[in-house]
Amino acid sequence: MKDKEVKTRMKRGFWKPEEDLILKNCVETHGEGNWATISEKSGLMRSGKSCRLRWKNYLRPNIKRGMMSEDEKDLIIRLHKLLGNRWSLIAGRLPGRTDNEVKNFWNTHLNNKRSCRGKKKHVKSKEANTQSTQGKMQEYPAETVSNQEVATKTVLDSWIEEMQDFNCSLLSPLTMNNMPFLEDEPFIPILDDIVLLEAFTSTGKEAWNEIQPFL
DNA sequence: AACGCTATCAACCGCTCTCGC
DNA sequence: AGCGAGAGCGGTTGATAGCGT
Repeated sequence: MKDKEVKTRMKRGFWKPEEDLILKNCVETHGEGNWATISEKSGLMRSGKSCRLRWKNYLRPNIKRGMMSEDEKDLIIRLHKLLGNRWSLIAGRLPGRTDNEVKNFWNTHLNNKRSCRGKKKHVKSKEANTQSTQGKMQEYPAETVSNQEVATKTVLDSWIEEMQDFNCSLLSPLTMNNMPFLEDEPFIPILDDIVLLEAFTSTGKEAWNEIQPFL
């Protein structure tokens, strides 16, 4: 009950520049992470969650804003194929970009199901809207996921082979700890290897062509 | 000029995870 | 082991700018 009262007293909606300034000062004083304290001490009447979000997506130093470059776009597509909708992980690979930004970018520019709605201009029926919403809700039918796994295995195997040519040893994430791929974290630590491989070899592009028919 | 519709993105919500007790 | 609080994440919503008719 009290929680609800507190919640309703909290301020919501868009942040004003002066609020941003206060929040920035508070984070500098109390440190990033103590959102409950920051919420309380700032006097902003914003929830800790709201403060955290504003800081993370807008006020944090080194935030890059504006259009995504072709490289960033390409990387988002590749990482999304590997990781799915794990926006924070994808954003972690894009310096200065936030998970929210990557997510929004994907939903507006790269998610075909959604952008199809945009191309159908002046479709007045409500079905157009509900259809696109339903499509968005179910991004990965079970069938697609298994195809994706197969495709990813093919791609990764070729990367691993190539890595071995450089006298490097790299375990397949697909068999690590008998964990299924895309199911748990063991894959994540070797992501750097894959990104490096893409940077140094042409396999990334070739692999991308290979993976396309499965998706 | 007015209206309707779409695209965009900041912010919120609800759930899960983690950690301390 | 169980519980509660706080943090983090992904999905969704809502405001609004911009464009077409």
